[in-house]
Amino acid sequence: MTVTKHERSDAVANRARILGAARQVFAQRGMDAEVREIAECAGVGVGTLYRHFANRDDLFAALLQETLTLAITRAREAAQCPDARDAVRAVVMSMAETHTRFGALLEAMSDPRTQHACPPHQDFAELAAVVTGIVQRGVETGVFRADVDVPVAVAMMLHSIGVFSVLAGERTHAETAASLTSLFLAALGSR
Amino acid sequence: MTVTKHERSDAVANRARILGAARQVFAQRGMDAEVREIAECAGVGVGTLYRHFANRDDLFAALLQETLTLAITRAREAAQCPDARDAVRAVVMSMAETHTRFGALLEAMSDPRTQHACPPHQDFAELAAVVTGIVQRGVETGVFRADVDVPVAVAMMLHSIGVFSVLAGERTHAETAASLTSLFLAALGSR
DNA sequence: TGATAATATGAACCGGAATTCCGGTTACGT
DNA sequence: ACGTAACCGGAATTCCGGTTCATATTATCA
Repeated sequence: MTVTKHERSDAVANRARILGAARQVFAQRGMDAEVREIAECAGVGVGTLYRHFANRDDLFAALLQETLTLAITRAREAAQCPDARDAVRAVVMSMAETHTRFGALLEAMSDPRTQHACPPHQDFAELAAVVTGIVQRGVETGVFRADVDVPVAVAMMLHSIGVFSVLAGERTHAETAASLTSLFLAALGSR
Repeated sequence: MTVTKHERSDAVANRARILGAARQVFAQRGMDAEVREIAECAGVGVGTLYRHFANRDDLFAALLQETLTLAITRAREAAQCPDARDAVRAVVMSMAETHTRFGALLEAMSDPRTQHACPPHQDFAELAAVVTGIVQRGVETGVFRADVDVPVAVAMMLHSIGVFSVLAGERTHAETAASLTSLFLAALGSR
């Protein structure tokens, strides 16, 4: 007997389509997108959605997790840059991309409810930690001003993700990212 | 006959208490505070609340309106400062204070639903316009770098209100505001 | 191809929060 | 003091969106 333990292929496909639809609908409607709409957008009944995810929050968390994990990875890569300025540039680019992928991120970050949902909260902290490391190193290296208030600077940088959605109509994320980068670098005292 | 058209004094008082309670509860529970709790906190039945405000959104809008109107006034005052740097300082202080008064502001600003509710949206735009004016003037005066991307800078500044809630546990708003101010000034190229 | 277990579907269900409604209360002019 | 229109309270109702579940469908394997 083939021990294939395989999930049925359609099930696998549906799971993927649901995740994709959820990402899209959450991006469009914000954190309180409706389950029905997600299912419909995925071309699937709600029941199917619930076969794959225990509940709405679970689905949201899966998405958030996935997004944050990627963002953290990117940030860690950025942190490799020998010059802290390059690291900052890379992080902002990555943030822009992340926001494109999953627009509800900012909302999730500032939402008190999410802030205590255990697994995502860990990741928020981790992301902040990585960015903090970058800025810190810049300060120690003398690349950034010695008197920047690191926690505030990091918080400011992470929050500015919101800028992308505000200016989304008028510019490409890449343009916005470029301007933001130079603002941050100036703020940090890099010349 | 006295044409006094006076509202009954208790009605006037209740309206005020409801607004006060709403401000308090929205600040504490965020945008999804419950109508019952607001009524209870005001020492009033829900029916009374609904006599004064058509619905929950209407109440929220009234509060938001009030808050934004004040913020705009403050920003206009700040704009009077001859030196754009002082104007920026004043605006950030005012933002901190506003956030203390009405913590749901940020949430409202980034919420796509609110973004199209007509009257508040006007005010968001107006606030942004005033701040834009300040930065613009700084650039023209040569106080700020000539190459700052003004819209992005303004968006960044307005969005950074969120920083206050993130760091609320660890610092006073005044401390955070001070750090933010120097970051902004540096970002804008003031030396 | 047929059997079967996994999967899909969506109408019905449920809980909780917003809103309504109407009998009781009260401020205010006379 | 009285009459009355405006106001208040909060139980009852409506509304809305997440979740369940009985039934229909289908991938997979022998």
